[in-house]
Amino acid sequence: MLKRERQAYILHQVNLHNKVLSSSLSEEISVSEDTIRRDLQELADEGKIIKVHGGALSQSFNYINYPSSKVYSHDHKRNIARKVVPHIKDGMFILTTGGTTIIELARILPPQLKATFISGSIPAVLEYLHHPNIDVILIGDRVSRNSKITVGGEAIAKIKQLRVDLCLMGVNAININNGITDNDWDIVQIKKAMTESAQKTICMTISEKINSFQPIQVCPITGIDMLVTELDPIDAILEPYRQAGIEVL
Amino acid sequence: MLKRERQAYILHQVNLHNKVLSSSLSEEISVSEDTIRRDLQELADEGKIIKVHGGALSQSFNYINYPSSKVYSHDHKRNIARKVVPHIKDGMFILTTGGTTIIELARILPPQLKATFISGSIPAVLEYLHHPNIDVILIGDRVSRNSKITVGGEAIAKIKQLRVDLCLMGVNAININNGITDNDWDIVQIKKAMTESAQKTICMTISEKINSFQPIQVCPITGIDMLVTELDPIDAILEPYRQAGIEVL
DNA sequence: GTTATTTTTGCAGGTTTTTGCGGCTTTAAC
DNA sequence: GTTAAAGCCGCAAAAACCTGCAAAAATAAC
Repeated sequence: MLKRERQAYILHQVNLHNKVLSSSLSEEISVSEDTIRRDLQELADEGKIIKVHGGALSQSFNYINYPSSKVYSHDHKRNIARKVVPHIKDGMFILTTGGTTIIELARILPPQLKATFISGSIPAVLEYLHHPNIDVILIGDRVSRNSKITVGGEAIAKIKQLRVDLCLMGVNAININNGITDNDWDIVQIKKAMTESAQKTICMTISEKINSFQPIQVCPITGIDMLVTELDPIDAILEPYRQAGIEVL
Repeated sequence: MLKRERQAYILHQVNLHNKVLSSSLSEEISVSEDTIRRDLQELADEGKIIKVHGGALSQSFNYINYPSSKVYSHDHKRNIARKVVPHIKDGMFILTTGGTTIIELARILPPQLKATFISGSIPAVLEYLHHPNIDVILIGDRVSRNSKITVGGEAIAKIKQLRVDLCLMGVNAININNGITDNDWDIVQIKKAMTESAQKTICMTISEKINSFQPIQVCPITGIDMLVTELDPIDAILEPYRQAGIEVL
């Protein structure tokens, strides 16, 4: 295979799948990974793709990439996401907030899952769109600049019209007395509406945030059904939450 | 075998297989590789094939994988965007569709502009968010996977509630008889609602799309107020549109 | 048919490109 | 932390390329 031919093939693959791995390309084309790396480097120099550790990403403007390395406690968050996946079943309607833990979950959803995800978070929605069998509903309203999530009365009204199976919530602070709390008025309103419109609410948080609090309450501790952290479920710090009747895992 | 004959054979092989190797050609025709190289070089100079290290590729192969028109019309699109900017004033409410021309416009908006942009296009919204003084409203509904734009009844209903100053529309096809046309049912419905909710509609399109048409109509030619292309406004191809009372620039 | 002229071809050399590999460092995953 | 994967650097072999040149072939002229 000619070099240019190979690079054209790679470019095609990148644009098709939004990402490629050096290892799998090397196997597909039967050349060494070094060669693939050099090709990716050249294509990246020409601005046609974005080179990352292990492969490359498409240059396309609508792909938001959160380099995993920059996400705080990335490993913990992926652990959390893995625990949540089994609770998402075919046919479900699911409301989700934004946040890096939710993004992590979106990335590891099994490809064959058929469900409807409803969210106001643009980064989350873009991740859901990568899954061919997932229907994605975007909740509209004013877009908050830093969190890239829609907030406001329209969004809340829309959420209140729903009655979904599950709410997946990324949590900023949680403790026994104050329940779930946050520090952004608009986002709290959205989260509040989401828990109220869902039959079941799963909270996802890294253990650092356990037993902390913020000024505005989303809901009391009784308002949630399941709490997922990266810790072992029998960890002592989680005991009070089990006592409060929350399923912990 | 004569030189002419040989080159004709090579050209045929290139067009048949999309690529040839100097080595295998040399063997097939029983001439030295140097001769093959010289032939390939000549054919390349005539623009009939593309010479690469080790052989040659067909022209069409190159077009498919490296759309040269991409960067070509990219400049056109930025030109168009530049012409539109002066028509966007402080305090305006503006509905926009998606599309690369719109993205280009979003990127060059002056930083001090204070306006409200309303759109269902996720890529466009992400661009608007980069501007600190622009309020961004996202129109919610089901997200179309390919175009990353929200479509459906909810979105249309929301747009119809609005009465904005300006609609900026990326156009897929336009001609005098059929007006603005497109090929995606859902997106046509959205565009239709947008023009109806705006006091003024500006259409943006590269000249390639002028005098073409698609199966579904967005609005007749009288439905738009301004047409912006990369061409000089006095270009003959635009004359009919001026005659129809559209401001052309 | 012969000769002169031009074109084409193959080859010898030296140069450049491409590729894979070993050793070592950096990055990411757990 | 530890461990595995990916990346980087330099090197060397193979392949492809280029240049100039002379033999061979085609063409033109007489």
